[in-house]
Amino acid sequence: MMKTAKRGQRPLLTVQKIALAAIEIANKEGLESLSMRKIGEKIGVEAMSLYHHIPSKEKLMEAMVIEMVLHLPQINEDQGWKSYLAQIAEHWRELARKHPGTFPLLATRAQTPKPLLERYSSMIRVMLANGFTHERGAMALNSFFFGLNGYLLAAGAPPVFREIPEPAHLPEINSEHMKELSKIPATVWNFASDTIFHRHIAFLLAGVEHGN
Amino acid sequence: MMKTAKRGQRPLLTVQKIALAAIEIANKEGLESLSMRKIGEKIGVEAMSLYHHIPSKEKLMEAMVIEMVLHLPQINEDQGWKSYLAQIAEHWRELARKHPGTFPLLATRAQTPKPLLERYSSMIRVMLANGFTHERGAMALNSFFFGLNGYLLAAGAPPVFREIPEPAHLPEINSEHMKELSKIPATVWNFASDTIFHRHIAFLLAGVEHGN
DNA sequence: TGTTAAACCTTACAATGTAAGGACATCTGA
DNA sequence: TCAGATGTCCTTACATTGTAAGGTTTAACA
Repeated sequence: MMKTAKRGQRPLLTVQKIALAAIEIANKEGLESLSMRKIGEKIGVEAMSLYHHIPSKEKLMEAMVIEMVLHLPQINEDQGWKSYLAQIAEHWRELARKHPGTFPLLATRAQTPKPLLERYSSMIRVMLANGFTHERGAMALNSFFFGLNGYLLAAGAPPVFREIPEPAHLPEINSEHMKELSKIPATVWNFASDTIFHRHIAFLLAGVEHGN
Repeated sequence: MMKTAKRGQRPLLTVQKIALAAIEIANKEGLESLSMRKIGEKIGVEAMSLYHHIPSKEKLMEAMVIEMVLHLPQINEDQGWKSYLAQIAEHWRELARKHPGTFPLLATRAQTPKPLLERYSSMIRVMLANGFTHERGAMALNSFFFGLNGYLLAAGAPPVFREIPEPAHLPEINSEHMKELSKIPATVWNFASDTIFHRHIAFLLAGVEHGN
């Protein structure tokens, strides 16, 4: 009548192992083609066996998010907030690139996964050390991450948006109005480019600096 | 040898009608439970009939995005860029709230749907009229929308994931590190609140103003 | 030793996107 | 007027999905 350790055959599966396999599949083939059977196959187990370690695919996705976030590099807090946040942005971007299939799970969930809370507290500490109030520092960080995620979600979107479904009533694009648009340098539209990313970060940092 | 109008029985279906039904379902029941059969049922037609007007569910989703974006209110361009962008943010937020299921489709696709291009050109015009260069204006707008989308995607996340992060429970995670976190006012975590949204917009606008 | 429970498997089902082909109404051209 | 062409919707079918229900094997504890 006690919560003993293990019985039965030695476990092949752990939540972590499942999550890692799932992450690998999602990143390689896309989140939408991630299936329990594929995960099982990758581990060498039947799909239903996974359900002894996770309650549902939904919950597994939360585990994937946590797993993914677990190895973010630590950042030295003894520096100005600007370079600190810039480093965070780089790491966050690398995370998104390393996990194209899984990152959206992280960026579109309102709940911050637990391992991130520690990081968040580190960020707060840096903001405080640099003269921000709690209130303003927290808001600024929120803003910063929203901006980061908004960019990374768009930049990582699957490149398949072609021209087929035009509703008949869609007005012809007004050539007059489009003149302005056409002057924008092509590079501005290349979301994946380094320059665009860093310009974006620069705007976000300016917001953190001057916003309130 | 001409592209005649209609033959066969008079069409009950149009791409628009399908898209509108799909949007309604996605907003009411969630995007993940949107199915071709449900759409058909809502219109009074078999699922396969939809495929005479739309090549795939993927493409239908693009049509949904376009339909959704078609009725964004126009904004008076003769005003300062700040109030102009603030209005845009309000409208964008209303769009996200009106279409909780469909908005993510819009915000996570890299390509701007055509009807939005006109709006974008209007924004550029306002930026130019307010002394921004093309280059900086375009970058600032990008940044602004990324920030907007990042927020709205998180704020609109399905409520299943929002139930857990209660600030009251945060400190018990890691007592030492969490001390800073626990001082953050509870309101900061309520993404859906008006204040948080407007503070976020304020940061974004500050970025637009001072960024480069 | 026998009991029990953990770990994995088998089978099954309803729901999904959509391929293939069919029925039928209307228009076109004779 | 009427035959064929064509557009619109339907029927059937299939592979794939998440997971419910229950079965089998194994090892630890009594």
